[in-house]
Amino acid sequence: MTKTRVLIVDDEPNIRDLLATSLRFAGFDIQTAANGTAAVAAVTESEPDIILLDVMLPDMNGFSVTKKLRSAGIQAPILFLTARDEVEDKITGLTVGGDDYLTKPFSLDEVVARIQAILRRTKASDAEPAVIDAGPVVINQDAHEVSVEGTLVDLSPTEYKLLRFLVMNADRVLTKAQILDHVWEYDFNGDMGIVESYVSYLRKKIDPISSRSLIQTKRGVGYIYKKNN
Amino acid sequence: MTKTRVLIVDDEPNIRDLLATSLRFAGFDIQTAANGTAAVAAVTESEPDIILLDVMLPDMNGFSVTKKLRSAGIQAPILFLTARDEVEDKITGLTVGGDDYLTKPFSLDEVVARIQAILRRTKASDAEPAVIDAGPVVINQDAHEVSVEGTLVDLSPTEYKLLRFLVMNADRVLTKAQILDHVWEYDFNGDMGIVESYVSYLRKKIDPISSRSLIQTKRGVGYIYKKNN
DNA sequence: ACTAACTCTCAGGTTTCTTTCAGACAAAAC
DNA sequence: GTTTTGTCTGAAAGAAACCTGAGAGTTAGT
Repeated sequence: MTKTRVLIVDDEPNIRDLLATSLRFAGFDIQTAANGTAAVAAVTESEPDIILLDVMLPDMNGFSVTKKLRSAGIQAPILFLTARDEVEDKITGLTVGGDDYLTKPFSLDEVVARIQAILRRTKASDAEPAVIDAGPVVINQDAHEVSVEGTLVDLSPTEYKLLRFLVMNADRVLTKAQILDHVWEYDFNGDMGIVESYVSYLRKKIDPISSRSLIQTKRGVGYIYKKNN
Repeated sequence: MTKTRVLIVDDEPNIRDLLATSLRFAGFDIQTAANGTAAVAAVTESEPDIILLDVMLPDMNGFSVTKKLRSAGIQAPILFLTARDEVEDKITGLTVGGDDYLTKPFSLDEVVARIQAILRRTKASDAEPAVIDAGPVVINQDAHEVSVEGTLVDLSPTEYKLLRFLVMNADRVLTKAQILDHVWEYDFNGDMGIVESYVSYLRKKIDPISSRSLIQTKRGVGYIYKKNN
């Protein structure tokens, strides 16, 4: 099995680098382009399996790029990236055919999750499964449901993302900085106290169900979710 | 079982792409043609199982194309696509046999449903069943009837389409954007508030019948219909 | 032509979520 | 044993998401 190829198209170098680094680390084969023309050129060289496309590019908008790509025979699914205020009006018709969209600012973990979801829908083969089974905690990403030792727990969006991140990195300590960087939007401007708060919320919801403490504190380092005790 | 082959004939590239993308994703094998001549040429290459035919083409109208296709020995059923105002007089007489028609603008979910209905009538083999049985909700697509735990409920056209879309994607969260893109006509220009409204209407009709809440809100994500509780 | 049904928008009300902060608590260091 | 450092958690303000009723406009049916 070869790596999944991702083409990132965004004119802001910061975003491009952030995505490139993060996705490369997540195991993808990355290619980048700063504008529509470069994107069209890039796909002919090496066909990507999925495309991350900013809808506001300097030379042409996302739709023109999409059109050009499609007429060039590229059928790779597209994850559109849009600013929060240009949603609504510009989005209609985008979530067809496996495509999806994500509003900026996004969290890195969410980008990876969305890419996996799209791959799951479009090329069922080498994709992560929708259900993450990690000991007592089972996360069904299709239904957005979490169960602990069989019983469903109701989580807020952030709680859900945090737990998913912990569980996907089971048996590995994660620092608060890492958690902040992956679970919160990239422009988040607060301090790491919020991670403590959310870990506390999570524990209050999931610990009473389980017989042991699922999220452990590694003082001075961070937190860890342990599959087996 | 091999994929059902669909030939799409429409001169507007946008519509063609939209249909192609959507139907490809729905599992069909797609071929396209931009005019009558190309359509006639296309069917000889690879005989489609069904044809989507715009009745207003630049080179010839739907009658001529149909005639040419039929005299070329093509017996695939045709789903005619027509603008809302050119209906009635022009269509009558066209929809013989297993044929049917759909007015533009249509919703993507409706296109798929119509195709399935035609396949069901013509080549009973590899077609989706007419009755969707998803736990408490049962939808009979032939009769256009919906029952919840045995009792019939009376739904408006949009309510019906929305519920069908939710039920066909049971146990999977659907975003408001996805719902809008699939259930509403492709030229719909409003915001996602309308999805909220219709979910509210649906709930008011089906929740009192069932003992549990059938359409659940996944805050920050979308809605989900769950087969089993 | 009239009535009923349906679609869509909007705004007020409600619930839930996010974030911050301060004080309580716990562990390690000295 | 006391201090220091790091972590936990409850309270609260404000923001965001969602629900729903009312009404205007349209379409369909009688």
